[in-house]
Amino acid sequence: MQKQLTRRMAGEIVISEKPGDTLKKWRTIFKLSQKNLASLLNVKPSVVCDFEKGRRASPGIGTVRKFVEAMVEYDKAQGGKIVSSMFAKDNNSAVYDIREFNTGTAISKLIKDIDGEILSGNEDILERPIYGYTIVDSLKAITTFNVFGDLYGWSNERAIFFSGVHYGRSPMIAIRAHPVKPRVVIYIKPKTIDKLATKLAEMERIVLVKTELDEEEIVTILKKFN
Amino acid sequence: MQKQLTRRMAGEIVISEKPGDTLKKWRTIFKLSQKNLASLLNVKPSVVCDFEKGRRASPGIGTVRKFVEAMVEYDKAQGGKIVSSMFAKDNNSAVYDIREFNTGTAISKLIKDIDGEILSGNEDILERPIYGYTIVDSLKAITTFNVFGDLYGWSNERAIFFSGVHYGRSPMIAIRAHPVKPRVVIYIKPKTIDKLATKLAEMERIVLVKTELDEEEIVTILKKFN
DNA sequence: ATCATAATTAACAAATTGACGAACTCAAGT
DNA sequence: ACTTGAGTTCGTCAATTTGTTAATTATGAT
Repeated sequence: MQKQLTRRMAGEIVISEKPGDTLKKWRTIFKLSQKNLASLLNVKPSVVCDFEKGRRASPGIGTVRKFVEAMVEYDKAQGGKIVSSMFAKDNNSAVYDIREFNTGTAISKLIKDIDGEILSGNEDILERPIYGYTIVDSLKAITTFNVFGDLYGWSNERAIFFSGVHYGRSPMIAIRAHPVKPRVVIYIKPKTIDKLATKLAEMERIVLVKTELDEEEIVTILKKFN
Repeated sequence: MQKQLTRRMAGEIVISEKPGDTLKKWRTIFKLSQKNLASLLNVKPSVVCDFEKGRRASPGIGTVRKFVEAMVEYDKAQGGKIVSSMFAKDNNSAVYDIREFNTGTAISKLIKDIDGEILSGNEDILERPIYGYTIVDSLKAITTFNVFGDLYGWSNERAIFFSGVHYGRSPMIAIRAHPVKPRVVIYIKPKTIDKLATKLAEMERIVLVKTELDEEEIVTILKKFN
């Protein structure tokens, strides 16, 4: 996650019209004075200024790297507020259960076992294996501080169960927005199914399923999976 | 889009353990020989090799920029196949407008200028600077393939405008689910405001604003921002 | 007005880069 | 066995960068 950010910062700086300005932008985002930054880098403040002012037109990538890594490192030492504000990950209690299988299980088998009804999803992916599942309360999931990062265990070749589903719209939108996608989404006792939900599922090539079993029953059944 | 890719390439090269290897990786992705690339850059092939082999510990960002831009430029001349393949393309874009500022602008100033009403967000972040904005059609945003990635290819110290908002629920859920967050979310002429939207905004410490101006007016106003 | 802190600028020595060209290796063809 | 294309290695050298110190100019805060 830090690496991702450093890459992004570095890329921005390198490609920028005025690398110096971009450097400065990041320094201010990290709430550092030139002096502070300079001392992190073990150089004099004038050096920092020179770069920001474009006095050195083409700094080496080593320099850029030191700069961005120093900033991210510094933030980390301060509790990582800035970095996480850019990404955000947290813990939660919206997750009812989460488990990994030891071997792959075909999607079709899972659906059959939990007595699920397929709402969307074409045949050809039903035999794909999944390697785990997560059961989340859909409302809590979005109101609890940042579950989404924790939805995925080891593999994202998994099923995600949503309980407390009303229209089924919000969960699919969340899935849509999140960069990592599950293979299967299962609504537990949904009230109704919004059309947008199935449409989004199709677009993402996700198998959308509903089941009338409750969480406990599902867990019992899935316990047998290996 | 090209810029986005060049940034990514540059960032990868700069942060890489072995920048030379990364450089080579990209050259091969673009299906170029050292000789070809060298001639695009108006240098001799040995120069390319020296960089790939890491003879220079810390090449300048000017060099990196020349390299990546040459490759992207070359691909463009060939029809842009490689570049487009890197993006899971969308075309009837949901993005109405997108821009970066050269200097930071205080959130409060932006809100005032677009005659916005704050729905959620505490005082202390209003003076934070943002560095750009994006205006998206909220429905298209979720139905169009892969917009979300395009909203955040740069600094997320920005404002995101949503048009076509009904309850204001979906956009905030999408924001919530996405790992990268903007500083400000602005609803353009929303019909109503769902309570969940404000609640989520608070949790994410995002300033939620509504405005009755339309997209065109907003763009005109923001044109003046630098 | 004054003091402190932040940022900018200039002048300079040592180290490194960016480029060339020539020689060299390593496959693949023919 | 010879040729061709692609890639590697390296000595060379002007141009730049990296860093230092020191002086100068904002920018605030009391």
